[in-house]
Amino acid sequence: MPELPEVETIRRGLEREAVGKRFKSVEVHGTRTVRRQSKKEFIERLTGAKVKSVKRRGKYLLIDLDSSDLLVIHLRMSGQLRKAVPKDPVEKHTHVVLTFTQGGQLRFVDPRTFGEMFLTRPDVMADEVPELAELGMDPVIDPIPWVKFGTELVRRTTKLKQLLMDQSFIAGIGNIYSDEILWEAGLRHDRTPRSLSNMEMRRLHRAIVEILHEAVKYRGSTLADRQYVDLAGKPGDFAQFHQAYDREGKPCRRCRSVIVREKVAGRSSFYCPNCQI
DNA sequence: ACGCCCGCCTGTAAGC
DNA sequence: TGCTTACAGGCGGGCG
Repeated sequence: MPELPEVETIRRGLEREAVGKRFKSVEVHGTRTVRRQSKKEFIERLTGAKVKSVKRRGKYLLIDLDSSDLLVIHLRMSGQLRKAVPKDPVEKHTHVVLTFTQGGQLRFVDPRTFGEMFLTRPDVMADEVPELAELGMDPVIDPIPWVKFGTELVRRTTKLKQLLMDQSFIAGIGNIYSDEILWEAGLRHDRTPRSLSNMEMRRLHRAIVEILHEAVKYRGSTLADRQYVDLAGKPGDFAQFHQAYDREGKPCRRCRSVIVREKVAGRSSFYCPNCQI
């Protein structure tokens, strides 16, 4: 579910809701969400720790604690973080409940249980979590320099859609935003980086930056299934601006051709067969 | 080394 | 209506 814009929206919410607060108690249900370490260790290490800051790399949330631990959260397909108070009814699929000494709670709700939470430390992170250490550039954290983008791009051999979703290239792009970026850039999903003209490379660079920033501005994309909502349970507003994703059979807003849907590497992909070249 | 497909799960919607 | 099947925003592992 959540890609960079949705995770960034949650990060900003956590910055307001959690920084400076201390975990009074930690509840873990089931065996799926906390799976890299024992529940016992997770609960013991997290209880009593205070949140110093909330960061993000790609789709990972990184919560810095005063215990020098890092609480890492990845929502995968269906994970949600929800703000609550103890008397709120416990929603189905609530796997972790964090209660602050100040009274409020954070709840991790995840029907498909692909999401996870674990503790690591900055000094051992590269060993314990190699996928985190290998994340690529994140255009919302730091501007991607054009020259670096260009040299990195032509070094790759993967087709554009796959490449955009490769977290070691640009961190945070998934199926929705790869389609939106390619539409914006006017490029077909199966183009190879080396086939791009200089102008096309610049259009791709600009589309990555623009689409992700616009989507953050509108607090992410919530589709009909409402799987993504923010901390307060509020949907994002960016789906109304989608030009390609989930628009099969509808007219392209640039050239009026019909948007098509195609399986690309096992994923549904949407594009305009006329103006994406 | 790389690309592709599966599996991990549950919920929902489409298809028969 | 009810049963079955396909599919869903991610990602790692195993395969050829």
